[in-house]
Amino acid sequence: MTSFPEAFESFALKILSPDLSDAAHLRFQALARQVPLEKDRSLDFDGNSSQLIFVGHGATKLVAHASEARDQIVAFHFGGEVFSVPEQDNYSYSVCALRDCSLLTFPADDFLNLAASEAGILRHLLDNTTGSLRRCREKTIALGRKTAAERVAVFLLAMSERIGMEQDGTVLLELPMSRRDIAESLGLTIETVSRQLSLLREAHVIETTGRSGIVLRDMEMLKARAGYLRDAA
Amino acid sequence: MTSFPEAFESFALKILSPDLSDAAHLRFQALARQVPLEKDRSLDFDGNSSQLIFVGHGATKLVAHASEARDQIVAFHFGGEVFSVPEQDNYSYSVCALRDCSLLTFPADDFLNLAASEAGILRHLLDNTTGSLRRCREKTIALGRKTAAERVAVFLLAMSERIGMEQDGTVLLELPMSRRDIAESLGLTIETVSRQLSLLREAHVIETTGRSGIVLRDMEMLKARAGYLRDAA
DNA sequence: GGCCTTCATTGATCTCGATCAAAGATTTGC
DNA sequence: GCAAATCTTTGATCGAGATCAATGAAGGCC
Repeated sequence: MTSFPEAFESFALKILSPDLSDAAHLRFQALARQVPLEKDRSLDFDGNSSQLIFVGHGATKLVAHASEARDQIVAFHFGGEVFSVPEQDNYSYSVCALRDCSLLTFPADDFLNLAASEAGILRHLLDNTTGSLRRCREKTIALGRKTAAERVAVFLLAMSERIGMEQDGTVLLELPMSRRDIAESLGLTIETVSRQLSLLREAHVIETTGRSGIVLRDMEMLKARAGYLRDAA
Repeated sequence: MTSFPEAFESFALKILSPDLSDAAHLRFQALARQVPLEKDRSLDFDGNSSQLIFVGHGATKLVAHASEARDQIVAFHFGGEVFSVPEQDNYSYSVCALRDCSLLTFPADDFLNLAASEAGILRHLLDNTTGSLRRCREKTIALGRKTAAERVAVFLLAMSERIGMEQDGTVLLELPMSRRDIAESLGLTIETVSRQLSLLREAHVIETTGRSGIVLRDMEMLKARAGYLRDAA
């Protein structure tokens, strides 16, 4: 278990400006709450204030609750990432741990007030938010226009970028999320996800080991199945 | 037609800090390109640099092009709004005018460099981006987990918030986008959108006048059909 | 190490929205 | 004001993925 100062330092390194005064540094530290979140536990934000979350280590899902047990996973976040949880509007949101996590949480409005004249910090937050927006838009495209097969391929490619370990031409994935999580992220059912993975396995594009291990054997084929633009990078 | 200085001033009022020096103001102005875009014309950004767009007046759609004539509308933007067009990654993006528009465009990286030490400007951009992210997440939920009927209801409610005109209990909408645009935004077909609007008409929830006019007669019923959380605001 | 719970896979059937097709309405241009 | 083009609506059929159901594989716990 990481100590609070240690956790805060790794956050500061990522978001705060290096030339921030010690006093200001302490004011930010006073806003932070350390939240150890063990696997499958979730943080609900019923209150109406937006939160800023830093994932020290672990992996999380950001879940939106629509009516009657219909959940949509809005985003996954891994160690070292910062993201914001919207305040409750038409949906309520919660952050759930895919593995044991150590999180820091900040009330977003207080944090922004404190950063009001810190251009460097705002710039970091802006870059983070722009990145989240980019990923969210790509998800929108997948959910709006892609087939189940394409969505699963897109998911595997995105995970390979974020948590894949390259090994002589193949990429090893150790997925922290279940089939249900994948399905809830892609707007599909667990059965459809499972069938698509089976098809990829039969086509020798991937191999699976146990529940969480996936080896991406043929990245070119996987990209070809993702429904991307022909001439994309 | 708006003059360039006039268009830039209305942008400055929204995004630049009021206490910005004249010199800095001019440097931002030098980055701006005024683009008059008539209805149905689009701006393609084949180049790989992200752009910042200000909609002076008019209405636009931000379109992502997936493979082979499958387009997904990522967002609509109306007069006075600022948004960013991502650089081309797995998809290419374009901005298309729903009505005659007057736009200002800025290369995002140059703009951010110029704003590097302007906390006020960065804060405005951050708020804008956070708003875009919130809307994009709501769209994700709709595309991932909602039925056609719910998506259309959500669309009408969102439009009523953004461009609706209230009139004794009912809301008048003058939609600048076609059924095709609505369909491409909701991940549906024009036929399905049309059928859902017909159902709402038969249920006396809405009335339609011509192609673009819609009167929301029963907001409560519409909200009930949107698949929101029971106790949402 | 073996039972037991949970998760993943596979199969059969059903359904919502897509697709195909045609008729009706609205706008545009002359 | 009429004709042409375009957009919208409505109807009939089809299909991808959901749902229902059952079997099979992993991992947890005593």
